[in-house]
Amino acid sequence: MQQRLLDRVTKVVLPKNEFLITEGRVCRHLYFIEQGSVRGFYNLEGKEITHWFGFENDFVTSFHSFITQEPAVENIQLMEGCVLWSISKEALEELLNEYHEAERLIRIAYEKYYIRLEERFVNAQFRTASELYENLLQRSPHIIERVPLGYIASYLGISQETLSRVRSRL
Amino acid sequence: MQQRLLDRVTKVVLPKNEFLITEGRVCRHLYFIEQGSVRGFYNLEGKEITHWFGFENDFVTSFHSFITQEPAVENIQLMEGCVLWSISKEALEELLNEYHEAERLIRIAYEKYYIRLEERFVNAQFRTASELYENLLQRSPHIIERVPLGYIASYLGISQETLSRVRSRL
DNA sequence: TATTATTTTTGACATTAATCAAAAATCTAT
DNA sequence: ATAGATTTTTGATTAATGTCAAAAATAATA
Repeated sequence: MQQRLLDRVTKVVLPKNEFLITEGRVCRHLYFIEQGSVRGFYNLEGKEITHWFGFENDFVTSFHSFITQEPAVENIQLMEGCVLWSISKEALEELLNEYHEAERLIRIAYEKYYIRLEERFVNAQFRTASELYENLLQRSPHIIERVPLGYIASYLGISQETLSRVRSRL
Repeated sequence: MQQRLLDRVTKVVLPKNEFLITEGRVCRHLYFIEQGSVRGFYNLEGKEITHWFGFENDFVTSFHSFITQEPAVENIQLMEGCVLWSISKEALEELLNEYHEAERLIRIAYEKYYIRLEERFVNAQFRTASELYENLLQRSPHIIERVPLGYIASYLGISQETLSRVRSRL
């Protein structure tokens, strides 16, 4: 399987600020981040809302678009220069058809991603701005170290000004 | 595979208000709802926060606990009398090992659940209470029809009083 | 290093929603 | 049908956060 995987995968090196996906286009690739970081964001009333980050060893794509093959509602942009591995939807599906083991790996990846998202959801509801920030500081210090404040604010679901004030009185 | 599945699955009929899972216990079963509805909730500062609902044809469990086999942080309670099909973690794993096809079905189920959750997350951030409610009215009218207001309020991440006011001025 | 652009902070104010308490409405069971 | 329990609504008040605008700090570029 290893060889078959390598045959189907492409290494991609891209500079900061490049886009992997832009809204309105159908997303045909899944990416694995070897090095660097990306953000997913969408537009809401003229503002960019960053709703997730991807770092080393994450699989990233617009999952909604990749799975349904409908146009993406989000954009994925590199926050740092990246080394990525890309696989097309078709190639991935061939792999899943051929190897039970591949299917299992992806199933387990989804499990992990599902409970990670669920956890994030639960920890976001009914929290004050400072709880959200302190929580992030504890659970994901790497985000605070590597990501501009403006992105973090919308990731937490609060305004940039509020985040700034929360930090100042910490 | 069909027969093997049926061998491993148990029909469970339970009355309203019964619990499928309570927090602190490890969740060893996955349930499929044939008839009825359930809610998942956790305790936050003495309050019950209902964070999801399950209806006919949904798979439900405390996914975090079921997947990791750590104690659950949530409770699952029947909102109506239910007809459920239950499968143990071990039985499911045997099935996944034996049949690529089973693995695939579960993988696809996770895909669906993942993007459903993601969508809910995105539609929750940066919305006013009335946007949240109108959104729910549009996307999931069955929830409003079958679920008490108090549960819906915490599902939307707002107080019951606010939800009541939103409804009155609609 | 000087200049410009970008990001972050601060201030004043408006708005939304939470909280607490009590009344009204609805549901349940005798 | 009636009494009791539960759920929902309403009112008054408070607290938290958003918004707009401008200043300060930081980073990027010539």
